[in-house]
Amino acid sequence: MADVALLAGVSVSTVSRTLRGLSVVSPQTRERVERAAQDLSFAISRSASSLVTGRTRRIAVLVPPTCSWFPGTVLSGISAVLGPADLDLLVYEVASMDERAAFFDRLPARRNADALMVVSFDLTPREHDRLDALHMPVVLVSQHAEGRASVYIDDVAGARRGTRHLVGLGHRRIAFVQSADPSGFSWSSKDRLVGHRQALAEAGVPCDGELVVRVAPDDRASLEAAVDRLLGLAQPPTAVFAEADDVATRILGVLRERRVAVPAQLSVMGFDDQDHARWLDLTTVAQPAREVGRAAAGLVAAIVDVPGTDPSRHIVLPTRLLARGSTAPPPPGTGGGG
Amino acid sequence: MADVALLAGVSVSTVSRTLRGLSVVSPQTRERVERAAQDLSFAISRSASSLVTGRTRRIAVLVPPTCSWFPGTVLSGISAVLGPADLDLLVYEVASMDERAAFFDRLPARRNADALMVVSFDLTPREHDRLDALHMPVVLVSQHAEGRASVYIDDVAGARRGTRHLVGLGHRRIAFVQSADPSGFSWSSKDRLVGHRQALAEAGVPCDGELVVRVAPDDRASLEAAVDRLLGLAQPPTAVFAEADDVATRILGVLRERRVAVPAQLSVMGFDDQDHARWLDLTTVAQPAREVGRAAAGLVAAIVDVPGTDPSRHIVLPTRLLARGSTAPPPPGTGGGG
DNA sequence: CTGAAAGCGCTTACAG
DNA sequence: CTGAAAGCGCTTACAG
Repeated sequence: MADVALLAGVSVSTVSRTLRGLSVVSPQTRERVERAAQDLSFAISRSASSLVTGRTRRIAVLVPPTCSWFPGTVLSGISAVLGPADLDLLVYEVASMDERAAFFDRLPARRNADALMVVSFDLTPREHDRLDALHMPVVLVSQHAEGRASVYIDDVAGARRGTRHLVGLGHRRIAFVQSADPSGFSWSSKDRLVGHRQALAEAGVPCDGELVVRVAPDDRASLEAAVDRLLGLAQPPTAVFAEADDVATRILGVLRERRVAVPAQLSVMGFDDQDHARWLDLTTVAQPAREVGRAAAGLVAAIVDVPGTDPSRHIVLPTRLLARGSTAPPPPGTGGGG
Repeated sequence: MADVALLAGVSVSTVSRTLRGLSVVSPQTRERVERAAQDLSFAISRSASSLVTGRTRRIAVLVPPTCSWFPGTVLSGISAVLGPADLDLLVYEVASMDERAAFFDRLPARRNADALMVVSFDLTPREHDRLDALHMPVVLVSQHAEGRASVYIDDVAGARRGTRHLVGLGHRRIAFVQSADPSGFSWSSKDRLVGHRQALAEAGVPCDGELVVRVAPDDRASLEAAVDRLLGLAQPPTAVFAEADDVATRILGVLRERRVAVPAQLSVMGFDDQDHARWLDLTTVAQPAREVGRAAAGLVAAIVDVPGTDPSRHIVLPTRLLARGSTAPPPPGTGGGG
């Protein structure tokens, strides 16, 4: 900055004011300073400015591995909004309980970001306490808590809508497949079972415990066993609602091997609307993951830059049913009358 | 830090030395300082230390949208290595040519990171010049350039291996489906066609231009038209090699609709080994995306922290063929003799 | 509208 | 082994 000042023949104060766009600078001076900065391809040191302003213009994001659809998509949405707001994005990825504990123990984001976004996994009470100790604005994404800024979808309502679709097609025997994450993290998607049960109840369909199964992701054997168990029931399901599209797609894979026609013999639906759901013509409850990220980033930007923003605002984004080719009425004679 | 010094009854110099782990500090003093830091849950300001050391301990990563498999997975690998190396990860996502131009124009990473990683897309000569103007170590990921640190796979060899697999099964009419990215970005995956042609040549199979098609991702109609055109040829292909698994999966979707049995009537294979390839039992050429990210981050960490590291090292990671259920010998009577 | 000076919170020679 | 002091590159009152 001293170089720029020298070249432009002004003081560093003036360079600073010009580069921050303060209108107090005269047009001629501005012109000179801007040219000098350009010629030297000067880039400001945020470290130096942070030191005096106390703001880093950096947002920290705590996320599960971005190789998964939801975190990757949310991060993309966050990035799309933060960039134009001139806010940098600092990513802290945690894949295991140990890494998670290390993060909350050390809180590396502290003093190195102006706010923290926590994406996806449910926080423990102890983690909430640590967040309070951070003395930094926090925005929860895909989860929510009283008194904390939160951006999320209504998983219960979404799943209710999904099950209603199946019930509306005439299904009475509907399996629900949950996903058991070996990382030990808890996700809001667990609430989808609640919505499923509500829809069953409102339709007067009894909820059969045999029809609710839980599989480990990436464990092909466990999934095959679960599917075979369902198909082998005295009254097998005529539809399967999977907690997430990736589970649904894996079920589709197993059913193809078992030569079970979808949807002729069995309807399958998922939740999320991941890319492959569209490719495979899978009926699903779409959640706007990218929008969730964008809304959360917008909220963070407002909290950081707009005085008076409610720091504990909740934003709930809508889900929507995408009826595609993997669901149809149950085959005749399967006791649709339940 | 002054607070910690006060509480521990030492100077800030000593606090600084203790917290940085310099062995020069006496055990008793270290003990006292560490307790004080703990009690005040002190976190160092990297802005302040950067200012004097000139190092930020931050790595900037320029990536295409992380909602796609490859960038998301690479980023995850990078993150897994950077964290333990005590390096923060600054993400700059670019989705369009405009955003890309803006990044190279402003170079926001400048002075705010110790190195830059550029993931996935091929750089133009002008962009390379801008990178030189950055005066910062640069690591190329999934692409390579003379004189620049690069971590990538051999796309040509990988594709060669894929086509050899099909040829080995007896296929002579093999379609190749390329992906045309509307963003205008160029990716190393374009080289896969070269490998395909090499394998064809070495097997003495003529390369029929009709069998090479190009589809726009997310354009269902364009894909359907391409598949129908291939199926309608006088001598239709008995196998399809898609440039990437997502394309292969979409082809699988279209074929199911057209009631073409895979692999009985038509073999399909992809490239990448994305999650859904496994779920759908898709034969593919696997590339270790996560390892690519890890290796690149390891190289960056070494360049930044280990004096004498070759700043233009190239690391080539292996691909491997995963023969699964979507490929089989061609159906009898399809002119396998070619 | 512009400049001189202090100070943000660290690290690093330099003494001792 | 420890401390006092200078200085990193900015921003921000304070004068003028």
